[in-house]
Formats: sequence, C-alpha cells, structure tokens
Amino acid sequence: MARSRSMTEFARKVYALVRRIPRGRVATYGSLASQIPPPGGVDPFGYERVRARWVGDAMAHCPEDVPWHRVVNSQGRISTRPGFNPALQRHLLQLEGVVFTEDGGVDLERFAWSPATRR
DNA sequence: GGCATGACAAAGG
DNA sequence: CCCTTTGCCATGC
Repeated sequence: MARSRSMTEFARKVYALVRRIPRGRVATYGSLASQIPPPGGVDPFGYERVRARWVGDAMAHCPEDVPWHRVVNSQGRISTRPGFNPALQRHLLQLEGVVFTEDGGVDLERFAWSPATRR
C-alpha cells in the first residue's frame, strides 16, 4: 500500500529540510519532525516524538549530499549509533564554528536552526 | 502475525 | 548529569 511510499515521501522531506540547514547551525530530530506533516494526515496522538524517531530512521539511509552531521538530538548532543565515532560529527560541526559546551553538547539557544529562523 | 531493534524524546530516580 | 523506563511506530526476520 502507500504506507512505504508515504515513508519514502517523509524521508525525502527530511532530506530536503536537512539540506537547508546552514553551515554552522544544527537542527534536532524533533524540530525537523515538527516541520513535516504526518503521513496519515492528522496527528491525533501527538506524533511529534514518533516522527522524530522516523527522522532518525530516514537519516540512517541518507544520501551523500545531505549534511547529516548538522542533526543532533533534543539535548543538543550527538546521537550514538553502533560502529560510528561521534567524534567525527563533533569535528565536522566544530569546523563550521559550532561550539560544544563542557558537557559535550551544543547550545541550542545559539545554534539551533528551523525553517522559520533567519540566518 | 509475533518479536526484537532503532541516528528519538520526556519523565523519573 | 547519568541511567532506566515508557510511549510509539516502521522494519526485518
């Protein structure tokens, strides 16, 4: 049925959004999710958290040209995944001027981006 | 169709 | 701040 196609659509939107994140800025899974309407149309149970998870799923298969390193979790920290060194992501962000605090996270107040945000 | 797993998030200890 | 649990849903075997 169109379910898997819907998810593909969802993933496309995720990539499109992530491509819009400017250098030196980050976006959280949840904020990205909130920008994309749920596949089914309505959002009866507050699917924001759920969709945030879908964003994570989509990012797991993202195309090469997507700046995946600019996506962090709701705490401004790098989400871990098996076989991947978070130091790389942190490094890429630092090269763009993103500052990490003592506790290893990004200050979202300063670096978080959303479509509504202006550089 | 059941069961485990996951680049999430919020809440509680 | 770290760790665990709970909610939710797509995916793969």
